Amino acid sequence: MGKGPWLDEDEQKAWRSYLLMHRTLETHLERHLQREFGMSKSDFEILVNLSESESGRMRAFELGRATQWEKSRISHHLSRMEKRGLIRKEACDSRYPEIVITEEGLAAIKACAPAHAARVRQFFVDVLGTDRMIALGEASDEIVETIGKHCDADCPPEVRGQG
Amino acid sequence: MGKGPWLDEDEQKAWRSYLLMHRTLETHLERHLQREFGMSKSDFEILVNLSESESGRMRAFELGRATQWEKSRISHHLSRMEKRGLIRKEACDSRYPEIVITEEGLAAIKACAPAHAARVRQFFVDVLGTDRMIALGEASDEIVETIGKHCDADCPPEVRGQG
DNA sequence: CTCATCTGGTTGATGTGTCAACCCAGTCGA
DNA sequence: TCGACTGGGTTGACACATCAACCAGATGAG
Repeated sequence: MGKGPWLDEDEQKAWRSYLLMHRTLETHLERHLQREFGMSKSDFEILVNLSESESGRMRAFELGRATQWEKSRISHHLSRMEKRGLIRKEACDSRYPEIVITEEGLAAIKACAPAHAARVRQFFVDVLGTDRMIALGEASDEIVETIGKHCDADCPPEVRGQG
Repeated sequence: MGKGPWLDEDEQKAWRSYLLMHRTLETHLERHLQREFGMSKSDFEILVNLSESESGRMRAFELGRATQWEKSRISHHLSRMEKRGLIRKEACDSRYPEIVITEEGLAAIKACAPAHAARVRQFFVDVLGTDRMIALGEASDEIVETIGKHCDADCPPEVRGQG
């Protein structure tokens, strides 16, 4: 109907395979995290970052940098997580609060991380094998870098940042 | 703090590079689609599928199969798109309605598809080059197939489908 | 000092995705 | 013929993401 395709055949095929793969993998990981541990991918991401820090406490904007979320998303999500007892906001420098992982939050991530890692191994690491996996990592870095360069050069500043 | 990491160093590095790449690329493509053409990724996906069909008309469940969305998401989104005039629901077999792309919808996708394809070329096709691109496509297919097999074998049926 | 600007963060409105429940027309078995 | 089941589809409630507007200190120029 619309006369496409706008990519040629090889490009189309690789691109769509890639998109389908990402969607499938993401959906699968997310569903299991949700079903087995009642945790969303977003919760997981925040808790991973907090639990990897020395002290289990970070400023919200550090979490923003780490996750690449925009600040309002961080703020909203941290509020929800606080309500669920996974984190706590502590006023320390009498200004911006620090985000602290709670006992409950730490327990939650320790409970689900091994199963999650196992799935990543099963469907990503093991299927690709070491060489292809490393190659994909490098290719990914190149893409990120290219987009970064492009934005430095071309984009109006609001497009660049994450909010 | 939490004693991670749960993946070893190489695995961790490749996996995180991959995740960052996908998020960066997706965000970038989506933002430009939104800013330049006022179209969301979801709208785009539906319109691409409709515009590629012979007649510009499909049943909702076909769109579901094509996009891998669950049926309620399809239903909700089609309602919104109808309200915006991009598609129309037509009763034909006196039962399930057919989804038809409107003039406006067709114009919209024709307007934005070339720019979108150009971006995919710029940040995916060109950065990878032909060989790596094809390799990634094949690797993607393997991952999808592996997840598919795993689910056939292991998962309770509700985990499998998309609704 | 004062005013403008920046940064980190919050808020509310709105659009979107997900889940569970439901509807309805076939279909199939008894 | 009747009742259970199935498949395509809708709905409502809720969780989540995004955007724009806003607030409060800090910084810096006049």
